[in-house]
Amino acid sequence: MPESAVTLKDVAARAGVHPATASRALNLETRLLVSDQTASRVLAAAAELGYQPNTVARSLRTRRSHTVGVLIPDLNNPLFPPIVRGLADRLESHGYVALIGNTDGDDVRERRVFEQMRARHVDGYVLATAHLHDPLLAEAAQSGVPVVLMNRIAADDSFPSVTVDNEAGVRLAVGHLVSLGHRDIACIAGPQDVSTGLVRYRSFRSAMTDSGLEVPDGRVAFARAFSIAEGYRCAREVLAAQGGCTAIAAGNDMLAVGCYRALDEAGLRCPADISVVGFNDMPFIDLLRPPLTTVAFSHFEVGAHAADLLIERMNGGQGAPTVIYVSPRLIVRGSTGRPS
Amino acid sequence: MPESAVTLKDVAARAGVHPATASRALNLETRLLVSDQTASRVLAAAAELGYQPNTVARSLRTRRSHTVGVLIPDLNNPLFPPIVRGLADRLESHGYVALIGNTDGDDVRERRVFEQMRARHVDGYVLATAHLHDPLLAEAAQSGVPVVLMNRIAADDSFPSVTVDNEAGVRLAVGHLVSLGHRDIACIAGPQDVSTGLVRYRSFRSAMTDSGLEVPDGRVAFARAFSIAEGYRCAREVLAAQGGCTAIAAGNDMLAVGCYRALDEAGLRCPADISVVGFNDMPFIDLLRPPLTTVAFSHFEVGAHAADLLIERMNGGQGAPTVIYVSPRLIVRGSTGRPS
DNA sequence: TTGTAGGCGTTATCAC
DNA sequence: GTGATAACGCCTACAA
Repeated sequence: MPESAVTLKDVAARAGVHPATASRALNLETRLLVSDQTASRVLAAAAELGYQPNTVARSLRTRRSHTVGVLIPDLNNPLFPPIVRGLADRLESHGYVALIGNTDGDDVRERRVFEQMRARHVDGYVLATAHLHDPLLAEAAQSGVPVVLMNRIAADDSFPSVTVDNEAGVRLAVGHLVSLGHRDIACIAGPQDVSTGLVRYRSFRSAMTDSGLEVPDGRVAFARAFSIAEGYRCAREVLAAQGGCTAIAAGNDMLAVGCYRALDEAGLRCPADISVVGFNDMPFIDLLRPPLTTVAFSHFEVGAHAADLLIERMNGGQGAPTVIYVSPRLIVRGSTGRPS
Repeated sequence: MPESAVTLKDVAARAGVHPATASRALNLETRLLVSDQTASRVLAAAAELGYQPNTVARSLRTRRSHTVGVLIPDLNNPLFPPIVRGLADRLESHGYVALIGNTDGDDVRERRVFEQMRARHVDGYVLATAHLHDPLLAEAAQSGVPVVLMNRIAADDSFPSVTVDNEAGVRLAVGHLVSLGHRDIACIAGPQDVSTGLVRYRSFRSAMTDSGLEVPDGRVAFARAFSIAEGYRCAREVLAAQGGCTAIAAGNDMLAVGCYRALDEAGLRCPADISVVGFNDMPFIDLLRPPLTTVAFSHFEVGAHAADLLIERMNGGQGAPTVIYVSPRLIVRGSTGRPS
């Protein structure tokens, strides 16, 4: 019984009406144009035949694919799966499906994936890859297709975006270290060409200033990527600097993990000798030894909010771009303690 | 310059040919039906206008969406991101795009996602969720759409499938423990209604037998899910049993992580008191303390092979279903040692 | 309230 | 080798 062949015409025939009438009865927005009696007859016929509207034909006609393009750096980064789930689940409940594209931080690949999605006529984009000044942003904006940024914001807030409140998060982290008695706090900053890296670094400086603490030269190292390897490299750099430190605030959890390795190698114990605090509360980060103290936020919510913003735009919403800041909270685990 | 409006008709007009001819020139398989001269004229026109074929219209006409439905339990399970990447990358290079659906192990949700994908006219399915006797399998087979199983096999090998060689993997794990001198080895088996759980458990028993070792009652616990919580519960069960054990072979890494917690609570050290070996070599599992000894395989390859098998079927390949076994290897880390 | 007709952009099947 | 025509399945003015 090849029910894949059941078409609107079949339903109409069975209900004894014209295909156009069947179409109206089947679509919620046009159902009121049809008498209740025939509507229910059509619905019954559709159910009996197991009718499934052909989304391809519908897309061609309505010019809406009910498809969304999602660009992320790498699904293997543990931060993204929960975000993507929040996004996809929310989109799904509104009849959309997400096409996930990995860019690996490669501009060429990013461009290719983007074009491919355009060819598939996605109704909107969610970009989690955007650098602060990404040429793709202008192009996306010009294409007339709605765009939402996720886990990133543009330099000028010109796009609807969802991100954790990085400044508040860093304040929590630094505040925690200060309250434990730390005064010599180092920072391993993420890449400065993405908003998370830049904002967290700036927030670190201002949080330190507000606490009346100095940040002498050599107390900050800049990672070229949010990776374990870079965290390791930067931690060594910071540890080797003049003056020393009693705590490290890392730009994210991956960098913090790199710190662990550097501390191990240097024969320093955490938190007895040096405290470490991360950012993101990645899945499974609590299984490390010591379990990482870090700034947490709901990854799922970031994705879900991004979906909401995009859906609003795809439904024709105009107005000024909304920027949603998800609230962070500090999770104190075993990697932070009083300075010795 | 709304290049989104560039259609085949425009290209044809600019090249001074009929749309049908332009279509032939643009498609590789029909290009030879057209004179070289006009072909190049059409190609030039297309390039100048920035023509992008409308995939939706093409799908409607050709009845091929170049879209693949992928069902997995949960993207948050760290095993899946690398597998999905292998799959998606390979599919992408053949012009296909993957729709990822999470089922959360829920049959109702699984069914819904499956239907949704059918409505979108996917050209094939990759199922990583299939229970040993999943009604969905029969239905999928009957629908005439190619299906490939991933990280699972069906009870009767009736579907093309890709999985790690579980039996070989378990042999490596047990062999390693035996060679260290362990004789009292417990097993925390995964769910017995999925092939990984069942095959690994059976392989454990036969590997023990082949080594001349007994598996007395109470030495095996059955997890109801591949989760940390279930690993914890089962580990407590096994530790409480008569006779005790000096090593635990876990059905996968998640269960092994649960063991860690149970050992911690019981005041037992790993590996000094009890060795633990896992399966899968999940990302970041090497960061645990102690780093987990486990059976590894290329997750990426599993996904890539699944893509290959599916592409072959989607291209009309018939023949008997191929079952690909990816080779495992043992990674010895810090969680295994000689019995005390 | 329902039927009619046309077209979304593409490709397949005819003719020429 | 190329052009004309129809059709994939659906939706939506417009007419009745």
